Amino acid sequence: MHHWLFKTEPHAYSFEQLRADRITPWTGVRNWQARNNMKAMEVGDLGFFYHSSIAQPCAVGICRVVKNAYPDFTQFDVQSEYYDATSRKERPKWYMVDVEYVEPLEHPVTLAQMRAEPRLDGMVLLRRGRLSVQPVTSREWEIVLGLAQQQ
DNA sequence: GCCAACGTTGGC
DNA sequence: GCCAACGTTGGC
Repeated sequence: MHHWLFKTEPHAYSFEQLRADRITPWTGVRNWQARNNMKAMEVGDLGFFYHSSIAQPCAVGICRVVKNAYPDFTQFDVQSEYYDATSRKERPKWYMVDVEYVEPLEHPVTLAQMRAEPRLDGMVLLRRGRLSVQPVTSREWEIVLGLAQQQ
């Protein structure tokens, strides 16, 4: 099993919303690296749910991949802000997975906390901040879970 | 709201 | 295929 991190602006889609929806398709990813990360996901993989673009950016919860990568329907929807006129149905450019609500972290783990933790030095979140769907190593996963249990 | 980082686009 | 210009993300 692999671990991941899903970044979202809570104004656009929050962990609370996922709790209400239970499952959501992770639409709108328009970055090749993030897309490739989703293609590498397998059903059952767990991810951190991360809230960005707020005063205290932080990981707030855990979610689970419940459907392997499949074409993101919003790329074909002219009404959608994610519409991509260059993508064709026979050969879709953009993929998404379905993620399911699992549970909140005991305490949110802020970006500042993660930066302050030397063992997380190599974390993609700290190195390539802009990538919206990221791999997390098993070691990093455990360390962040540990931080979530502190205060 | 600013702006650094960095991904993408397009001219050559 | 390089790289300058441009656009976007996201922390602060």
